[in-house]
Amino acid sequence: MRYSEFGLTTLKEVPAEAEIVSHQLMLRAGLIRRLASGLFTWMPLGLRVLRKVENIVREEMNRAGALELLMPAVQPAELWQESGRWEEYGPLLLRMFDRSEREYCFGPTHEEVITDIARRELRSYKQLPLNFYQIQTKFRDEIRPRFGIMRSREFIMKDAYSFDLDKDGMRAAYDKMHAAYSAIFERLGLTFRVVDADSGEIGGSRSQEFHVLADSGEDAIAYCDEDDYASNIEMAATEPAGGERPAASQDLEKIATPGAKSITALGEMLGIAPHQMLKTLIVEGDEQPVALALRGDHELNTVKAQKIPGVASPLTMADPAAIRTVTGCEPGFAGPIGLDIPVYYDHATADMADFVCGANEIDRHYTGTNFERDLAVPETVDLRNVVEGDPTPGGKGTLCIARGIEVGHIFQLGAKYSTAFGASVLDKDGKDRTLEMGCYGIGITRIVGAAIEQNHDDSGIIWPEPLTPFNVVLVPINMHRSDAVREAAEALYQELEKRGNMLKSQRGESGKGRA
RNA sequence: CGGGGUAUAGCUCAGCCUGGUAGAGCGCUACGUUCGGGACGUAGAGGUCGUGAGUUCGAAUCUCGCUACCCCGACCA
Repeated sequence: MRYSEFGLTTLKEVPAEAEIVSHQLMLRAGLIRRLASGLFTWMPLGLRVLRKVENIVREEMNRAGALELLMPAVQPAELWQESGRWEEYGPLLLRMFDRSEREYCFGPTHEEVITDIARRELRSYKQLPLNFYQIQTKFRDEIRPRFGIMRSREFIMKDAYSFDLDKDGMRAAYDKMHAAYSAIFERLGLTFRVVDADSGEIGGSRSQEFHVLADSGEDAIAYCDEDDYASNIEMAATEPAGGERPAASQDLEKIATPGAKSITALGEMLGIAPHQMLKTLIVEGDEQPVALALRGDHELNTVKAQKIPGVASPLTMADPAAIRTVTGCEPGFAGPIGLDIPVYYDHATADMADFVCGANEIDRHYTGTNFERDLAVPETVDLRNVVEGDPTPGGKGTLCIARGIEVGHIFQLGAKYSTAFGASVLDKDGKDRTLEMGCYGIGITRIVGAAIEQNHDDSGIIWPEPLTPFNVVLVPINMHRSDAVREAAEALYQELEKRGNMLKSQRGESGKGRA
């Protein structure tokens, strides 16, 4: 390809719309152009990279024995009603009507369609195991698209779905995908980590995410190099504190703390550290509000909190009116003493002594609070996000926290969809068996962004070799006044062109250097 | 959806407060110079100032509505 024939436009200045480097560089290098919020055109240069990612993914999926097919992007509403997700998925699902008023959605994922295929096509255990995949455009009407290609509304995903006769088969299929995914990210030349994850909306039991490590990542992951532990911070468990609780040394005292509604404000006013305070959060519950108590320096983990019986899911902070009813005072001064609703204490609160907490009275806190004497000894639960230095669940190491970009997610689904759709086969004994499924996604478009986040410097993108749009850039110097240079460059160009993947810049003509 | 912000040339922005002439740099076009480390000169093209109303003799500028985009929160490959 000659530069002069490639129609590349680049930008010197950083477009105002771009926040993170990958987005900025993709716009500047002319890889993508924005059409509307969360919608992008892949320009020729960018598409070359995208196709390379796609091909590597395709090759490894094929190698793992998966079968490529292509499902429609537009799906009838009935299928989604059958799985119950027409309601569940909410506004994320882009819905539309055809000319005869039949309702459809633009597929955000394809469990429904593939399970429909499975129930129609699969009759016998002899057809199993099977793993179908596609590389296709999805649409999710994200609440807030951002970071360019990283969280766009339309994007390309590789999604695979495995079908097995039993749980063991499903686990084997899952392990195979785990291995294939690792091979893919290794071939792509990316630094990544596999972490335990919450299976969320899609459902099922076990699930793991593949994260490309990058400071701009939207997810926090906790890992430990000493014992192989790695988990999304949403899921990383903390254990009950092992230590003894120190004896009370101070008296319980109610003090004036005017306007100190936050841990930081209170800390400054009293000159004490956040870990000596107890924060009490009031959240909505199924029947009545519920209080969650954490050490002041710890952060509430919403995924963990909403799994507690009686806590409303999705987790919602109680509104000021509800807080007033429950505590009898303005938000900011809630505390467990005298509180007449269920209180759940985080594990880490168990060995706190002489701590500060709200007094359920405006502008008042207690100091010198102690369990046993002032409060019942708490039954503790896991409520908080892990922090750097926490012990791993095995107890052998300590946790590090890193940021990651989720580029892959694998799930053991079980029979959630096959049951809903009646997808079953006959086994050896002629008995009807509901299929065990797994599903496996890779964000193809997101990988391009993630690769740039991880590989760039001040002068631009440094592609991992397998992703380069061009492998060789030929820059003839002074070609316009040396026939020898022209001929040699031309010969070299012809030779390289045969092998593909090269860009020739005619310097006298274009004046451009870096491609 | 709640909170905050922005909208003027292809890109980055100034002009708006204090109404009257549409600006800069980069990019683009032409010509010339330069050509071993991201060039330079000269000339030029390019804008219904997001959109609709209002105020005014007169609106990019003041007022109101609408739309789009961006940032902070819930969601996810």
